[in-house]
Order: sequence, then structure tokens, then C-alpha cells
Amino acid sequence: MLGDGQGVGRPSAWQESGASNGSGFFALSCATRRSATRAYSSSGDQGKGTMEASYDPQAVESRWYQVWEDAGVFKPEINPDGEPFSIVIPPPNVTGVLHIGHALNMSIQDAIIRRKRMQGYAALWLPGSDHAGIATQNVVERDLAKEGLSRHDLGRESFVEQVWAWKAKHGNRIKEQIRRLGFSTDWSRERFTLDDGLSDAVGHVFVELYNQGLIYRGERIINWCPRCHTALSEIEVEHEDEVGELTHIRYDFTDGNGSVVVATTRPETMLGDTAVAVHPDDERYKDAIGRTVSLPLIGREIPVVADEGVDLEFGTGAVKVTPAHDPLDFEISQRHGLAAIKVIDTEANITEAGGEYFGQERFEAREAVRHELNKQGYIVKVEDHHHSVGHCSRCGTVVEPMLSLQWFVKVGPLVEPAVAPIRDGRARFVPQRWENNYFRWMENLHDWCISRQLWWGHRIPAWYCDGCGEMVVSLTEPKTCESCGREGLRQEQDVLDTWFSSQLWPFSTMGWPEETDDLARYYPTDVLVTGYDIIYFWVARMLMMGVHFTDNVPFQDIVITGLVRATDGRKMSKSIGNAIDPFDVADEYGADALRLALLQSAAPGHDIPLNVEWIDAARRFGNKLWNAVRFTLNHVEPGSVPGKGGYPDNPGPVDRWILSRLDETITEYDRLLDEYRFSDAVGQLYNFAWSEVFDWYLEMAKTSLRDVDQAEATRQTLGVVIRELLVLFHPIVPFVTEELWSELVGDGLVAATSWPVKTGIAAPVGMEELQSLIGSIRRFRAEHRLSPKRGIQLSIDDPDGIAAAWWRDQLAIMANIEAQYDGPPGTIAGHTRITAGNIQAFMPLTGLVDVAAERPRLQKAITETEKLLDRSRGKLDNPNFTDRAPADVVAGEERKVAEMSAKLDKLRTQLAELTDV
RNA sequence: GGGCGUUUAGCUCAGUUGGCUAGAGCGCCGCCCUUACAAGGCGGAAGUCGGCGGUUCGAGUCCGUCAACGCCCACCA
Repeated sequence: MLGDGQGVGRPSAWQESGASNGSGFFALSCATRRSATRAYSSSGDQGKGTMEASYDPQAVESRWYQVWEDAGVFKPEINPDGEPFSIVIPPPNVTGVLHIGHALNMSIQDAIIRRKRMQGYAALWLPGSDHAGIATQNVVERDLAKEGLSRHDLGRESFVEQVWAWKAKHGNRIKEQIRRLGFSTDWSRERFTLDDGLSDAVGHVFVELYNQGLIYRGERIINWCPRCHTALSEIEVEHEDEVGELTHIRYDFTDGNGSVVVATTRPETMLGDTAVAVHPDDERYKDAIGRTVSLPLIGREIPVVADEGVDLEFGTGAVKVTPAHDPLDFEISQRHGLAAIKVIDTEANITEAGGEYFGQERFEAREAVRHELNKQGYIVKVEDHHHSVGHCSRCGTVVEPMLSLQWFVKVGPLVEPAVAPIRDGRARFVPQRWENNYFRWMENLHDWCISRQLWWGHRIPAWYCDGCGEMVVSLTEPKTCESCGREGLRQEQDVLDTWFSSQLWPFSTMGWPEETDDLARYYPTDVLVTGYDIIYFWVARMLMMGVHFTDNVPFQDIVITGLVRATDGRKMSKSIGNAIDPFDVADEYGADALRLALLQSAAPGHDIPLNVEWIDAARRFGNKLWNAVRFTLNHVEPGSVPGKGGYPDNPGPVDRWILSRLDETITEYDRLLDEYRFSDAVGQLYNFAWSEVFDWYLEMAKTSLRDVDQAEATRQTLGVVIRELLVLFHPIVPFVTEELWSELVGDGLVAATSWPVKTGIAAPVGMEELQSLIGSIRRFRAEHRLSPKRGIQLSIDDPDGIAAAWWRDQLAIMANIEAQYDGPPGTIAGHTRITAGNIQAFMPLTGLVDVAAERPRLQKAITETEKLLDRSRGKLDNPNFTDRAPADVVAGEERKVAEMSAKLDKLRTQLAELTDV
């Protein structure tokens, strides 16, 4: 009664969807594929049947990348008529080796871009790397140091050449790694932040911002790294909590009448004190304001000033003011016209201004100063003090705040235009909660110090005239001084913060400021995928610059990934020694396994604890898929799978069931991927593949493949379902799916095929009942230690005729059951009854099991059913529930009650029947 | 000092408009080498969803509060 053609309408979309990639491409890909296959087959034996029983990722994964590239799959031009869709890679540091975080981040981007490509978009994933000023310079300097050289021995020009040479030698490492993991970036558009084009963009931006008054040069307190010998921006300083000492020092009034006690964690800076500050409202120091104190050790006479910046609660309420080495002190000095005396130099040694401490290292000087203060009786007390100390994020050295002449971006006017698009929805963070962090950070933004005293980077396009002292900021080197006409201007020595060029990445890589085709077509980009650790460094600044220079938000969806953590919950890090190297993993388990494991855990914005068990499970999935295709190829001729235009004729109920489930899975998978819920999406597909296709459909197909009437439809369905699984999985595990595609489909590349379209096939009635019945019998067997080899006879009462129509043989093969389909047996006594929906199965117990032992089992089932029934009834008896709950929920409960009551009746009857034996 | 996150089976984690008889992988127990896969199959045990209080017909899911752990930010002299 089923199986008569129900639901076999042929949706036209299915038939038409094949052409979306253009025919020219397929000719090319077929040719390249043949050579890949030949190389593969030569290592195996003969044609069909060369697939080994277990999957070896290494052999397969080394093969495909080149094929994809040669076929031009990764270029958006492969879909010439497609809507543009673009992602720019967060450029890894050129010094770097990709770590597990990159692997996660790029696995997500690849899953997005591969799917979009298969959906027919002109999908561009633009790769590249970042020159990483300090990091790279440090690496090369370290190499030089091994030869006993410093960069100064080489001189600027020669040193920079060395760095380029280093880049040429090591810069390809990242590229190889990206290829190793199968990431589908368009290498023809690869960019580097120091490329001519990008440097040009940097110059334009600098000059324009300068002309707009948004870049200025000035003396401010900056963070200085005495080891890297450069200024740092605020966010390049990492604060760590440390226990220090708060030293209370007595400063005597010069009039000899009393004293004021200041508290400091850095006694050595007192050498540069030019005032003591107290809060104007502080009663304790009312009389001190306006008087002067004598600076101990130095003897300088300094004033006591009143300033609202002083915290009454902290320390003694009186603060020593060292304008040259503390941001707050600098502000106070500005307000009161105090001098700034530098007492610490760029090497972190005491300057000449430090008198007898001249030349001492800052921490030595701290001890020396305190010792001397103590000796002279100025130290009132010393107490432990918890505070956080800034360290250079590159080398870990304690940074030195110091007054320095540097270049800054005035960020104030850039903030609001970069905040507005998030607020009004032109761009969004996923998950949304990051928006608040972003807003808060933007509100408290300070001017950004962009000059670095390095040689590796974009040199600041400013020139100085030694004649008249004028400065020119210009895109090109001026021949003469505009003011005095003098020739031979001196270019600024400093380079720009690396992030100054990175912030232009989404448009500088597309050719901006030139109006290129790529810029017009692929900018603004669609998605940015990045870790939350660089929202401030990078995302915020790209928003500022993107809006300011292109009038466009540089990306629409900002997908924030979590950090990959070790199983101990700590951040994976080489220095802790708990890091998993993605390439070790790829070698041992396969790149696919790594990608699958990462994406299975990639819930938006959540950190990912990764351990090898997950990766191992992912590896086994590859093997499972591999073997599913082997099975398929035992029944389906390679290359005979209906193409997108093909469709199984007269699919049987089993086929219709799996095709309908495939439809539902595609819908759900697409929805979840569109919401960037990778973990859910992959989990959903994974479960469909394993527990429905592999565990049920493949087993059931074995039955229908033997049935001459159904075999052809099942062969086709099998081929179609497995093929679509390969397509759906391809963005996640590209290598194994490509390999299996070549085995099964043998035409074109899965990487370039189109995304599945739904069949519109309706599920047959009876699958749930079948599964439930088989489950019950398997459980029965397990509980009673009945060998699977022991056949079981059943009498089936099937009022709707479902079972007889398509189950008969399924029961036989799935559960070793021989069934009669003509209703209950003559005598029910001594049988156990299994209920599945409207269907009942009667199993004779005599001779199989101890009948009496069935009673407790039944009793347990009754109790459980009663419990559920009571729960549902309780809800339905509550008028509040029936009145207020949505109709479908109420109906669901009613259905449950009906089902449970029926089941309960049957169980009770059964128990009674057992008693009769 | 502010802000955010996490707390669900032995372990690692899912669970997004509140309807759950709470899931997965690994581990554990039992049976099975069934010709795609033993890197497998079948079955099973295992959770008062951190504590307390609240909203609701109904809370793992929303609100409040407490606790533990983690992260970010802060001119903590």
C-alpha cells in the first residue's frame, strides 16, 4: 500500500541544479583529476576494489590541494556569474608558525567559504601575512646576535635587507601549512602588509590623517620597552598582578616645619620628582598646599600642589609627582606647569639627572635609593602591595612609562563613526555580547601611539629640514624644504606600528586607494572570523579606518571564535608546554580529523578545550565514511550515481525514508551554518550520517538490494545519499570527501560541485515503528542472553498493513526474525507482546526464556509508563496548562496520554497473560 | 575597582525564541569477528542540569542572590 509511488514527484530544482558551475570548468577538472587518479591507482592494484579497508589520510591529503589549485577552484572566477562573497584572512605573523588557534579560525573560514562557493557565490578568501614589526625584527636580531652582531653593526639598509631575506626563506612556511590543512585561499591574490600596494595604502592613510589633523607628533608619556628599544601602544602592554612594596617616604618642608609622607612602588623615580600633589579637599594637607618640600637625596625644592587627580583613599593621600615617568604625574605637571625631569633612559638606566645613581639599572637603583633613604631616615614604612605591572607583550620585559616625542593617532573623532554601524546593525558581532565590550572599549579610547623605533616596517613619511626645522609630511620624498628651499631633507627614522597597516587590510588588500575591480566587487567583505583576543588590536581599528576611508563598514558579520584550550582549561601555549601542534595532529590523524574535531567544538564565542580523544574520534569518522563508500561501490558502479539531474525512480519506503531525512538534515544544517553555529551544524550532520545513514539505512539497503523490484531504486538512492553526504561534509573535511568523490562519482570535483537541493520526498509511514520494534527485540535478546544467531519467531498484528508491505525482510535481516503477518497467534498465553505504534508483535517465550523472569521486567516497564502517564495527565488536568500552553504542546501531551494508556493496557494485559502460563 | 564568561553523566563538552521522558564523544559493563568498517555493530549502567530564592501552566533554558573557577579592562602613586 505504500511503495506505490507516493511522494515521488520530481522537483525541478533537483534536475536543474547541476549547471551552476559552468561547463568550461568541468572539462579542466576532469583532465586534472585523471592524472591524480592515475598516480593513486598505480600504488594500488586494479580499478574497482583498490580501496583499502581502512582509510589512510596521509596518502590522500597530500594529493588534492594541487588538483584544486590547478583547476582554479579557489578563485572566485570559478563562479563567474555568482554573487560576490568575500573573506579576508586575519593575516598571521610572517615570523610565525601556525598554531592550533589559527587552525580553528581558518577551519571556520574554510567551512564558510567552501560552502558559499558550492552555493554558487563568487567566493573569495584572500590570504596573506603580516610583517609583524617587533616580532620579526626580534627574530632576525636574535640570529645576528648568535654571530655576535647587532642591527647597528649592519646599518639600517642592510639590516632591512636581511629581514627580507629571512622572510623569503621562512615566509613560505605559513603558506605550506595553510595548504597542508586544505584551506581554500586564492593564492593569486596573496598579500603581505609590506607589499608595494599595501605600503601605498599606508602612506595615503598616514598623509591624509595627518592633513586632517588626526595624526600628530608630540611629547607624551608612552610605554617604552627597554629591551625592544621602542615605544609601544597601550594594548601592547600586558598587565600582570604582582606583589610589590609600597614605600612611604618622608619629604620635609623646607621651612623646617613638619613633613609630608608620600607612598610609592617605585622609589627610584623620586629622583625625578618635581612636586608633591594632594587632593584639594583633603583636610589633612590643607596647610601643605603652596608650601615647598625638600626632595631627599637630591635636595631639590619642590612645591606641594593641589590636584583633583589625586585619590584621597590611596596610600597617604599625598603623591610624589614624577612627570617624566608616570601618566598621571604628567597630567598633573601639565596642569601646574611643572618641569619634567627624565631620570630613566631608553636602556632603563638612571640618567645624569639622577646624580650619584647615574648609570645604574632601574631595579638596582630602586634598591640603592631605598637603602640610602632608609639610612638617612626618610623611610617611614614599607608594606606589601598588590598591583599590576606592565610588560612588553613581545618580550615580557617590564615596560617603562616615559615622556617621549612620538607620533599619535587622535582617535576621538574616529570613535563614533566606528561605533554607529554596530549600534545600528550595519555590522554585527557574533555572538552579540561582544558588542558591549567593544562599545566600552571604544568609549575609553586614548590616543594611539603609532611610531616605533624599529627598522622593519613602514617608515613614517615625514621629513625634517635641518635648516629651518620645518617638517613635511608627504607621500613622496620632497626634494627641497618648502619653507627655506634647502635640499637633502632628513626622513623620520621611526616606522609605524604594525597594526597601522593591518587596520587597512580589508581594503588595502583589494587594491585601495586605486579603484580596482576587486575593490568594487569584493569590498566590503562579508564575514570576518577572528579571536576575541584581537578585537581591540585589529577589529576596532579596521572599523575606524574602513568607515573613515571607504565610507563602508569593512565587514558585515564579525564572528568571534573562542580560544583553543588544553584539557586543563589553560590557554594552549608553547611556553606552558601544553600546546597541541596542528601539524603533528595532521600527520598523525589527518588534517580532516583536526578540522572536524575543531568544528565539532566550535560553539560561537566559546573557548574550545581540545584533547586528542576528540581528534581520534574525528579520525574514525573519516574511516567510517570511507567504508560507507566502499560498501556503496560494492553495489553501485563508479560514476553511475545519478547526477544532479538524476533521481531514483520509484524509491521504496526505505529509500524514501532516508531521502526525506536527508532533506530535513540539509534544511537544519543550512540554518545552523547560516547562524555560524558550527558545533551544532556539524553535530547534526555527523549524527545523521552515522546513526541514520550508516547504522540504519546501509543495513536496510542490504535487504532491499536483494529485492529485484527495489534493487535499482535503492542503488540509486544509496549513491545519491552518499554523494550528498560527501557534498555536505566537504566544507568540513575536504580531503576525504574529495577522494571519495573521485571514487564514487568520478566526474569533476566535489570542491566545485553545487550544494545539495532538497528532494521534496515525504517520509513513509512506519519507520518509527520498525525502529522501535527492532530496538525492543535487540534489547530483549541482550537482556536474556539470546544469541543473535538464535532466530526468533513473531506474530505481527498490523492493522494498517505497513509491516507486511515493507518490513518483512527488514526484520529478518536486521534482527534475525521470522515473522508471520497475519495477526496475533491463536493463543497469546506464553507470549510477550511488543508494541510499536499501532503495530503489535507477539513473541512466544516458551522454549526461549524463563517465562517467570519476564514478570519483573514487565513490572518495571509498567511502572515507568505509569510515571510518564501521570506526568502528562497531571499537566492536562491543570486548566492553567490547557488554557495557556500553545495548542501544539497541549496536543502533544494528549497524544502522549493516548500512547501511554494504550501501552499501559497492553503491558498489563501481557503481565496477566504471563501469569496464565 | 569595573565588566564578561563558565559551573549539565567518571572525563571533555552540546543543549539560542522556556515544552526534556536532558544528549554526544571518550571511558565503563554485557553480547557479537553479521562478507563497508573490530578504527566496527548491538544492548546497557550512569545526571536532584553548582547552592538558594523568584517569575511561569511549565525552568537546564528567564530574573535575583550566593559560591567556585577562568578571562578581559582600569593613570592600583
